[in-house]
Amino acid sequence: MKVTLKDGSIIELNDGATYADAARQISEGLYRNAVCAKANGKLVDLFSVIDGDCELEIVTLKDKEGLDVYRHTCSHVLAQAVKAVFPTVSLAIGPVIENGFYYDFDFKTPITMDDLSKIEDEMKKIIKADFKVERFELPRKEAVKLMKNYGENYKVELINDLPEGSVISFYKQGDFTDLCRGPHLPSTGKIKAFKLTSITGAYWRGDEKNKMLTRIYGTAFEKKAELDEYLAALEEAKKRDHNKLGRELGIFMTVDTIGQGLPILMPKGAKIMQILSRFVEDEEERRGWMITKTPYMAKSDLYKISGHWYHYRDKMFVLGDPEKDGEEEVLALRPMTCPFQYQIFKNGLKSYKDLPCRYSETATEFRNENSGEMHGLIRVRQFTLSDGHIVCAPEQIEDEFKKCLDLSNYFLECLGMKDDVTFRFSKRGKNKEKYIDNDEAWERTQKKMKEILDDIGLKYVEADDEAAFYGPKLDVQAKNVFGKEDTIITIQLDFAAGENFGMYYIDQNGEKKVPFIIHRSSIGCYERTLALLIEKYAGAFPLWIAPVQVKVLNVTDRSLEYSEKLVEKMKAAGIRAELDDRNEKIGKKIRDAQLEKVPYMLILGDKEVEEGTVSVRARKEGDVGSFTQDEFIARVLFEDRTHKLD
RNA sequence: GCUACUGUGGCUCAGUCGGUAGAGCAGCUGAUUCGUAAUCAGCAGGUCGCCGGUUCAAGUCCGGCCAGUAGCUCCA
Repeated sequence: MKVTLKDGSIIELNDGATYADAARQISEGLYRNAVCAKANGKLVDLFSVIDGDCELEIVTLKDKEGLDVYRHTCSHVLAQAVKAVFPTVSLAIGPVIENGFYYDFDFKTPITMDDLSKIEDEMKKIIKADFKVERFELPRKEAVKLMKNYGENYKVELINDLPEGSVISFYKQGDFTDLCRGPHLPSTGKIKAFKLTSITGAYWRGDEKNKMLTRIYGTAFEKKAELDEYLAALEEAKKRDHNKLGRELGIFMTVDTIGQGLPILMPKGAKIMQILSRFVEDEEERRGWMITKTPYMAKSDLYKISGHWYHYRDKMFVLGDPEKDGEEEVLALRPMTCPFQYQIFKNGLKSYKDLPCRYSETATEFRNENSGEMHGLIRVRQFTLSDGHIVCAPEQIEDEFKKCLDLSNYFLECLGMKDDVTFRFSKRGKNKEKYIDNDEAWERTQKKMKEILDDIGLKYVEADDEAAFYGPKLDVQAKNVFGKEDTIITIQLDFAAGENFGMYYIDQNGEKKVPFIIHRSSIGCYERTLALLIEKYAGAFPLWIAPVQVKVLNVTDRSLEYSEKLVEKMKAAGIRAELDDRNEKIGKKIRDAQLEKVPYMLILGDKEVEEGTVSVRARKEGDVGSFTQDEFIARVLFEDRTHKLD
């Protein structure tokens, strides 16, 4: 048969030849490094027999797919080892993930981190034994029977749920057999470097109504050195963790007696928040947004109109007895500002000439998250969102949506985060109970958003079951230092609010029309954005965001007065300057300012007093120089006002 | 909310087999006036997250709660 390679060349093979044979024929080196093969675009095992002419690519560990197969086999080795050490365990699933793999188990008794090393030892034995990996297929009935014999009830459930006509394949290595689509490495001995990293819980099939299983995470690399490098990088990432660094730098803190998800922003954190919110409010005003200040709470009546009372109540802080709703006043802290800002639109008759109405607020909001979901500044129960709503005519949706995106992109650029985000088009999912019931409106609005996104030429991924209950969203996603993704900014189309709230405007023909609503955040939730900034810059914020921009360090008391005057002068010019006048050696003062990650240090001694200059040390190594006072002030002000990034 | 782990001065950590706590840094006081990442000395500081139980005796063992971490579920 004829096998066409990627470069267009063709090789001839005899019937019964395997993909491994093909690899060997291409080159001995390729054969040695092969992990699996890709025939007509489909991944296959090296040891499979080629079943006819095909286009072939040999996959090695240099390919992402090859590494995935390698890790997937490692997850099977993990399962085999766990089965050997804990024979009563039941197996669930064991897929590959971004930086490794996991396997879910149902242990009869809980395991500990100590067990992990026992399992690792067993895995090493399996790798050393170099078991040959084999594949076989079974009809559904026999597949179920086989798994029942092994006592693998989760596997039985998986097989039963496979669609009609699916190929049901198994992989066997030594005495261990697992249901799997494959492909796999030809033998277990190919695995060179792996590590089990953590044990956590995870619901069977990701449903909280199901039993919680034990998930063991691990990772594997081609070489030990790569594994070590990866683990070292994880350690490095931990040092940037906002939850640790933010506390160390005096940006925020938490207190048991205040409660979970309720961080205190300390002077430095509050300062950054103020800098950002002033910047956002000013820029929004420039772009035609009207600032609002709406109440932090409202009667349940308001949330009933918006639908939040029915779709969101378990996440709301309710004041009063919901059982007596209707008899007594029941209030709830706002989880969002939408229904409040709508009232402003409804105040007074609106003409088409008034549209679009853009309302924005630096809005404190409250959402009662489940206890295990809180995390540092990323996920909290009280937060401040740059929350805005556009009330517009349907024909203005496209233009307004693009302006929202443009504004967010501008902010991301100023923060230096533009290249750190991805876009997600979040659509309705299958579980229709979670969403407003109106198929036609969903279809129409999702189509509209897709058209807009495609028209802009935005790169995005589509995600089902991620929409708001009232409409589709464009989510701006960012990853934290551990690779966990969160939404930082969102722009949402809402087809329901206009009608639900009885909003209307008078069009050109004098007729009442229902407006369309766009919900959006411009810079996101300040707490979360701040968390990501801390991690991005490891606490060394760009000058325009830095809570302290310049730290003045006097060498001795002889330069104290000169230092004090300079600090006053800088403050008057709008620079955030501080004086360290402690009776400490200059080296100590520099060290402390350096650890505080202040952008500029001014070292002022006899020489500077005499010359009327400043000796500048930047937190970045080697950036030292001497300037006149005015030169330095001008330089800082320029950097500050142009939002220059480091 | 679920699973697992963690909780000792402001911070980082030690504390053996249950016998009522230690270090460094930070703080305070004094000395030192010093030129680009830690001056020296002295002092003070802890109901061992909280509540309860077992025990002659609990930081240590058990239970409950609170808070933190990883992940799941949920989400800006």
